[in-house]
Amino acid sequence: MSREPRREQLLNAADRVIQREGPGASMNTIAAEAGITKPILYRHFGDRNGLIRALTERHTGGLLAAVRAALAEPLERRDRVEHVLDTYLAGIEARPQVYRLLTHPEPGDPSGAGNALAPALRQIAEEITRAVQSQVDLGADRDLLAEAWGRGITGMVLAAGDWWLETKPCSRTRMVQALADLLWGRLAAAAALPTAALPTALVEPAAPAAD
Amino acid sequence: MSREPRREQLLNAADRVIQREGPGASMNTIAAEAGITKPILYRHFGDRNGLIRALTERHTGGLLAAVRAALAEPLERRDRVEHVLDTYLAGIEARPQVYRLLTHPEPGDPSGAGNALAPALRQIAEEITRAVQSQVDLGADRDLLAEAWGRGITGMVLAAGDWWLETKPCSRTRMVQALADLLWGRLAAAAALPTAALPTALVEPAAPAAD
DNA sequence: ACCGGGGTGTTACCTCGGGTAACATCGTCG
DNA sequence: CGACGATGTTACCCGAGGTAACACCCCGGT
Repeated sequence: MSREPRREQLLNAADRVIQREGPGASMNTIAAEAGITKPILYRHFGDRNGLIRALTERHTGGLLAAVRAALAEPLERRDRVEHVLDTYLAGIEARPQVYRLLTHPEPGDPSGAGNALAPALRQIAEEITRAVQSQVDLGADRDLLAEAWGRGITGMVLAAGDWWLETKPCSRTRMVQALADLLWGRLAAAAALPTAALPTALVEPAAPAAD
Repeated sequence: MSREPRREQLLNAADRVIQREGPGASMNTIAAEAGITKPILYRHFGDRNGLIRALTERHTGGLLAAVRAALAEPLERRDRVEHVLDTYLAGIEARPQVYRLLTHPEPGDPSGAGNALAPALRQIAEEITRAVQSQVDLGADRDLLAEAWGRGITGMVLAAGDWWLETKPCSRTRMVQALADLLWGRLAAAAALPTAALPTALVEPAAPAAD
């Protein structure tokens, strides 16, 4: 048998471990789960990042395809936005641990190129960029705007999704609404509250809890 | 002399090293830069996270205070949004390496609590949450919406700012405009492009480059 | 003058995780 | 049968976080 099947098995094992222990699971643990020892893992994947990447690509396939499909859905714009959001949230809800893997920037990147977005998410950002470029009339700045927005939107959904996953303060549908509203410019549409300026009380308290 | 001054010196050294080598600089290196050895660092900061945290809080002070002040500025809402964005971007532009430190989630967090937002950013998210809560009328869901938006906006600016810092595709002012536009709901306001549905060409290509 | 405590600093060590070298084994193909 | 390519192993290296034990130095109290 060529290496492919065994590789799959190893990925399955790694998958289980990471489901169970989260990212940061050691190579030893993964090897043990697969019933083998480290060097084999390294033979197949080169280094830890290789393993992670392979694992990531596997799951990314699903999520990325889903998001892509959602982006292509022939819906009204607002509906499409909601659809994409829901797709993403559903995806990360299904496998939280794996999701963390997808979203964590390469942990062993010492070069300081601390990309806020992991590769998987960068792909999603590209999709969004293209979608925005092709669907929204942004005038002269379209390229710049589309890319900035692609990144921004991805980061927004990442952060918000992360928070939602951890605290589950509401149903998924509700969360989708909240995010869609934000993207949809409800910030601008909302009526101003009575208070004209910000209560200075907000500026006073330095650092109360949080840590 | 009490420990405070030495502590400051150590932080300065750590600061220099991280400016130079990025986060991920080893404790040994930092100690060497300070002209001392590891155990002293540990005496002062407990563990690596302690050092990082102290360093973070130091710089966060500035950025956080600046953002807070910007949020409190008695400007028109749109202007305030731009002002806050500009403040943040200016802050990260000034010290990229340190900024990476601020934004990187705790590196040694194996618990899988993979917070997409580092503590420093979480504080900013809280500020934004409060600002939104107190300045925008969101109806019944205000608490939920405000918090979701606080996180989301922070993540958005983080990701977009990160991208901007790396590629510098435009001036800061322009970037501020782009982000403000996004937050401001230009997505909704923009006219639809002629093409009703998404060109299927976008759905076809599976995974061309990116890696 | 002496001593003790709290600061400074040191060398040397432990542990654990990523990564590798060298060696043994089994099955298949020519 | 031999060789190759896969499987697998044990045993090791290295670097990084973290700690223990020891040494110095100054200063204030008795």
